[in-house]
Amino acid sequence: MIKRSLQSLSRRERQIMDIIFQKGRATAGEVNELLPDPPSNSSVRTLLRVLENKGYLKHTVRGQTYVYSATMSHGQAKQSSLAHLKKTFFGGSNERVVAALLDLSGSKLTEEELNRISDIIEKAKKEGK
Amino acid sequence: MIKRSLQSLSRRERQIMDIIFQKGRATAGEVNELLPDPPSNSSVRTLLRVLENKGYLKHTVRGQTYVYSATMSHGQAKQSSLAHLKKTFFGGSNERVVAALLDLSGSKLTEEELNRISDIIEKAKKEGK
DNA sequence: CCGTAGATGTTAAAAAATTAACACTTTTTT
DNA sequence: AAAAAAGTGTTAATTTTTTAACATCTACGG
Repeated sequence: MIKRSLQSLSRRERQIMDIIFQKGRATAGEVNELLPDPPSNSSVRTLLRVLENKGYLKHTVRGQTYVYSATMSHGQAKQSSLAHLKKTFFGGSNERVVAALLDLSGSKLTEEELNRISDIIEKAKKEGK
Repeated sequence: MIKRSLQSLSRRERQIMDIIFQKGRATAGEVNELLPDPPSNSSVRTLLRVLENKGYLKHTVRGQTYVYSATMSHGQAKQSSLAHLKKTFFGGSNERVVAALLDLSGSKLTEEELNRISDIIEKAKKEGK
């Protein structure tokens, strides 16, 4: 079956994909626990099967249970979601995303974490040369 | 009517809200042009009205035309979307988001832009003390 | 002052998504 | 070995979403 963009998923499908991306892999029961306004376990299984048919998920078997994971690589999913967010809310500006990140975390950001971020930037500067 | 989270929107509703956030405000015609697989203008207007009833949008009148904008502040929308992305794809790590940002832009990032980002970080460090 | 263009609101049909009942299979427990 | 528990697949009803036809209103040009 055909896989279009993550943007074309229905509400429940998207919520489920979010959970899968967050956890890496999950069973129907686990997905069910994390879904907002969770439906029945049966409903979740149906949705997982639909997503698998559409090509978004695959599963392996563990004991008697299906363990689902995304077919799209985590890296690819991250990139495309971040790109979409940047475009939608930040006018495509990297700086504004960084500013919002810091703002979001407030003072909870440790010195150490800030240093690690600086390091990433410095490294990029060097590589750019 | 009751407004729940942005996460609870249907596919079309979400696509429309994305456009509104991106542009700040938009008419039915403008939304229609930017929608993937655009439906009729009539359909878009129906959806805009639904979103307004649900409390996500409001409108002003310009001439004869309705201009829609979000009720949620842009700042709030940005923050909650970024928070969601960070949690879903980056395990809540700020560094990983920054790393992905740089990776996403590749070498297209100018030295100047990197400097501005550094400045933001430096400023945060000072404030943290 | 009439008709056209360009809006809006109302309404309902059609399509898609969501839910879960039910039947079946396998494993575990008693 | 029977029953219970814990899975799965199939199927269909219900609900929500999506679409757009149609009626109405207003501004504008001729």
